[in-house]
Amino acid sequence: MKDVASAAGVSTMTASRGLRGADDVSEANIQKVRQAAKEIGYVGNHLAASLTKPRSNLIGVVLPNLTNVVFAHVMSGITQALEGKGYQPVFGVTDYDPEKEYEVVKNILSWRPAGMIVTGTNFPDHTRLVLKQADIPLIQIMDTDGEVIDSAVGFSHEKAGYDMTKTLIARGRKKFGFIGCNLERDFRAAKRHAGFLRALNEAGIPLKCEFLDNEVSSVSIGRTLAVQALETAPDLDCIYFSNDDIAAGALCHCIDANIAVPDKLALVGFNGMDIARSFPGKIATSVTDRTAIGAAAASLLLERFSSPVLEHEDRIIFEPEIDLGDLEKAIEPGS
Amino acid sequence: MKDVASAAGVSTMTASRGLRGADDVSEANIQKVRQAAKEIGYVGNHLAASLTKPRSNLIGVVLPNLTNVVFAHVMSGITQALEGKGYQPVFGVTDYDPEKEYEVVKNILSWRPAGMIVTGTNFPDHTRLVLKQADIPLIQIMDTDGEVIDSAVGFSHEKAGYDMTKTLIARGRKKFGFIGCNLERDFRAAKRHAGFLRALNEAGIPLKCEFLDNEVSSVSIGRTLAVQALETAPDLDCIYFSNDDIAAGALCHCIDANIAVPDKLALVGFNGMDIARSFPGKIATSVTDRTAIGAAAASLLLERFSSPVLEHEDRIIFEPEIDLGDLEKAIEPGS
DNA sequence: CTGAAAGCGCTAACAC
DNA sequence: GTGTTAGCGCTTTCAG
Repeated sequence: MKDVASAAGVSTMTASRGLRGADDVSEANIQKVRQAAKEIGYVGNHLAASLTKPRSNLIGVVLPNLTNVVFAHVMSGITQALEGKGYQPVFGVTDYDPEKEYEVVKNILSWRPAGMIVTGTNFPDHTRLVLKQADIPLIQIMDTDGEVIDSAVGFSHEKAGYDMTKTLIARGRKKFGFIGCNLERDFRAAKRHAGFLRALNEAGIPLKCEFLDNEVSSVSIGRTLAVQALETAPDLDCIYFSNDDIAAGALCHCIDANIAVPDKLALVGFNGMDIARSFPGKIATSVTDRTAIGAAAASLLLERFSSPVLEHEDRIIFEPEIDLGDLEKAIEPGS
Repeated sequence: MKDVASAAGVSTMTASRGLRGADDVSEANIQKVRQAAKEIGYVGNHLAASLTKPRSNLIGVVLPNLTNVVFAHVMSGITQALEGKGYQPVFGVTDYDPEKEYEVVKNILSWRPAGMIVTGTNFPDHTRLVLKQADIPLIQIMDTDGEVIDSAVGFSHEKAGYDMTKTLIARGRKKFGFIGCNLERDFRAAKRHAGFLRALNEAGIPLKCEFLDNEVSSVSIGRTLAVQALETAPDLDCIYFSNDDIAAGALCHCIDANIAVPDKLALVGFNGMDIARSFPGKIATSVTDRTAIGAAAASLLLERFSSPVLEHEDRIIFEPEIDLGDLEKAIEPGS
């Protein structure tokens, strides 16, 4: 910066002001300084610039995973909303591990981000504490079921599971199975599972069988578990999966095994992803708009930056939309 | 930090050393300092810490897009390799726009990252310049066709397109169409296209038709373009798509329109994504390991940090693997 | 409108 | 081992 200043024949202060386009510099100097900067290929130093301020213009983003497209979409929504606003996302992945999460949060916080976007509402106390103490706008995304620290953008997974199951019951499905992955660590999948069970319970319908795996979900695991489930309970007329990926795996099996989907067996996933919808109508699902959730979270942060509010406790809800696909017009099993 | 120091009854220097676990502090003080830090909930300041060093421990990542799963996978590979190494990725999205790319690169560079991972080899001069001047380890990923600034991890898209097309020709396909999205901005897709044309040309096979769209690829666009192509040239026996997504869209149409895939019409995508493979065998594709590419790029950076090399000019190649699917055993068209 | 001085929070270098 | 001093590169005062 000194170099820029001397190249432009002004003081470093004028150089600084000129580059930032402060409103108390002469137009002539702005031009001179910017010209000089361009010529010597000057690249600023956000580190030093941010050190003089209470917060940097980084935005922390903490996601459990990135192989799952859902979070890639969230991230995409975030970057879209941040586009051209001068904020840069710094981000960390937790792999659904609370300890990693804590480390990542602390690490990001030490960059003095202007705001944070974190996934979910289930945090260990120590994580919650550092998050609170950071005293910056904090958006929890994807889940609105638990305790909200500052603001949350997402929906209730319990309700999503419940609503879908009620709908399935109303369609005449009676013999339910559940197949899920990673429920121990993926709190949101577990909440959908809980909602599913509550709906069955209320309707007095017993759960026929349940197959769980602690791996992160994938198409192939879905297929494997579906094979097991159908061996155990060949008469199932509906399987609720913890997401679309594993439902798609099950569908592959059904296609090969010549099982009529959804007439004989309904497959129900979650998220409304391309992979489910690429078999048009075969998989029923709850369509979530995670790009919108990411974008809304980022926009909310930007809003907070420009006008800090004291009272809010927002929970912005993006209710998932139930898409039954062919199940809409499927015959009732047993009729 | 002063607070930690006074809480622990030592100087700030000892506190600093203790927290970092420098090797010239007494064990007693390390404990005291860390204890104090925990009690007052001290969170360090990477901004200030990095200011005293030539580089921060941020790693810049520049990707064109995140809605395309391919780059989500790359990102995932990067974070996996960086896991626990104390580096945090900062990242930017370019939307395939060279100007945005330039801005993002400059912006990230001003955080004084320890290293950079950027996508591709096609950069405007001014971008290339700032990248070079940053004088940090720089890994270009996904593409090894163009000019490599420091190191590249990926493969030749031109060759990938060429190889696949040669294989298709060897399988007896004769009436080729091409369907592509975003070729103007997606240089890698354009290179595959070029390889495709070169193979046809060498074999003396004319291109029957070509449908391009300037949107970013999606399943639905693939379907639309496929409908158009098949109206124009109903006798096509092979369509090469710029990626799997649009090939999947075409497959949806073929299923509805009862077109035998791949016997009558081969659909050929690129990347080997779940969406293509969820129709087992239907879509031929070149399987790329983008997670491995991301991980290799990040590992290469880590290596460079620990042992700076002068001579390298590496191009680490992850050759895509051709997966013909059912085309492997399909009848030759016209036989 | 411009410049000089002070300091953001931390650490490298040098004393003690 | 530990503390003191100086300074990373920038910006926020405050004087001119």
